[in-house]
Amino acid sequence: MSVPSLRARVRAETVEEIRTIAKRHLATDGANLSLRAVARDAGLVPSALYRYFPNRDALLTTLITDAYTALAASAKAAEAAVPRDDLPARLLSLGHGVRSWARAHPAEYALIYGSPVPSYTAPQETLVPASEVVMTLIGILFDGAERGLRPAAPPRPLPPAIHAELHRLLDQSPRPKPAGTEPAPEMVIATAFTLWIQLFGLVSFEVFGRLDDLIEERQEYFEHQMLVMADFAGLTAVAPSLSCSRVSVTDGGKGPR
Amino acid sequence: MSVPSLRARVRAETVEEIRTIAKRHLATDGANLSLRAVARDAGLVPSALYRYFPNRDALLTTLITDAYTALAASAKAAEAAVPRDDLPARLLSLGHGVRSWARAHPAEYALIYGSPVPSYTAPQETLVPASEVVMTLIGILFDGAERGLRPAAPPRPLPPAIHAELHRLLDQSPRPKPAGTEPAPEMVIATAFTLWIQLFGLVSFEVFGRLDDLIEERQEYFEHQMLVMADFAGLTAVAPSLSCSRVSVTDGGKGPR
DNA sequence: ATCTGTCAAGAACACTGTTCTCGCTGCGGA
DNA sequence: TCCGCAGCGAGAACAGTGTTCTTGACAGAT
Repeated sequence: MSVPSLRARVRAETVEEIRTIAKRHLATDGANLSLRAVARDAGLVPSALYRYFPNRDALLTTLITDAYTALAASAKAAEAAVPRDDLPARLLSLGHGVRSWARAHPAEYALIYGSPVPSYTAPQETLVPASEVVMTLIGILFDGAERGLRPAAPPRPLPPAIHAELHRLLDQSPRPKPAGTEPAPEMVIATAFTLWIQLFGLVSFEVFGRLDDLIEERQEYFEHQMLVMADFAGLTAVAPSLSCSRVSVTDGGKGPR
Repeated sequence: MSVPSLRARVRAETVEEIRTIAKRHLATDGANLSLRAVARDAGLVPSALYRYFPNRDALLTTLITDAYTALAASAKAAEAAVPRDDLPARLLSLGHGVRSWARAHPAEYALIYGSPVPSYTAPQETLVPASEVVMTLIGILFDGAERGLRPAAPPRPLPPAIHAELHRLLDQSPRPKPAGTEPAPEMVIATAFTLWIQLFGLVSFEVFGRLDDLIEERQEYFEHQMLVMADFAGLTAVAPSLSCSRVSVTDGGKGPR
């Protein structure tokens, strides 16, 4: 039982080969994955695939979990390759990790961040890799809060219901440290969510073609947008002299114009 | 020629009926639209559909353009139903228009803001309705700029390449007024893009199930998030006494802790 | 050596998008 | 008014799809 019985080993190899072939088909042919086509490439007859996957959705599901873990790995590796005290660089690198993987594997990205597949079956084991990017984001923001960084604008207080929900999230996952109470941890998580939405919203816009004929300098725009969000989250150190340099023009009437 | 020749009229009626049936199927069965199924519901044989649409993609394309115009109509109607000098309310209402339509028509929303369909044919006439929401956003921000509203945080300057691209966009579409030069119009557009990404990123997250088990009070969270973005864009009037109330803690060392 | 469970193959079913051919029928021009 | 043509629906057919069932063949364990 300790040695996995040659038959089990060749079976595992076959499963792995089927998955790589399926990924190749996904990369070339787009979202419509044909069981018969991967069976052909695997040198099998279509019905033989059913020895390894109960149906097409099951094969797709393994591809989805693979995609989640690969995307999370790319993102986390990029974030870890940067000095930990350079918070904007960590955010930027995390974003680059997400974006470069998405651009390199658009079909797999569409599988996990596009329209959900009909008759979807979201297995429980996708939850952890799916949340790793936002967890890393939260970690960056907590590190910032720990060293006293604050958002430039006074943060809008959370509605009670949202506050309670984020608090519940904070409780049930022991991962992020409760940190000092200076910026409420719920507020940090809320800011992380904003960055999370912006990051995947922008990457999805680019990969799904919503930026066509609008913005061609994708790389430069992405970096700028990430830095804008770093500013928003208070990760960038601003000179104190700048922080009050603007004029407030909402003093009860029209502007100076 | 002025009277459209009974045959042409019944033909137009048939086309319309096919489209409504297709939309119903889209609403119930999800993304996989079966030509044969809509033919059955239309009381037709499958091949007869080809008198009206050259292929399945063409039918999908008309549904896509319909979805774009319907979404834009919902968004613009909601935005227009609010006093024009209440800028945060206009943003919030625009967002509600987008969100409520997306929740009411998730399959059609996925068609236009989800993963692009394979063998996509993005016809030219979708460009205008597709850009109407962001145009409305730009309009709101220009109105704010006109009455002197400024973002709370000092805006990050645009990279030259992005500045040039946004300037080109500004030139080729005579829609938004050039406005005063106080906040550079390119900067207003960049902020509008940020709000645009956040809006559709959040709605996509909700419709595509990315918020499941994370945030249940969707409505309240959406409104909060829209107001956060209104703050970000400087649409909300803050009391001058608050604008400098925070302390800058990036004075070369650790925070006060 | 025999039994048992796994594997691949093949046929079959229901379904899909698409094309072709065939009559029918309403319309426009002579 | 009549004719001919164009548009229309029906039906059959083709290639392709996911899925199920049955039939042999072979490896592993008893």
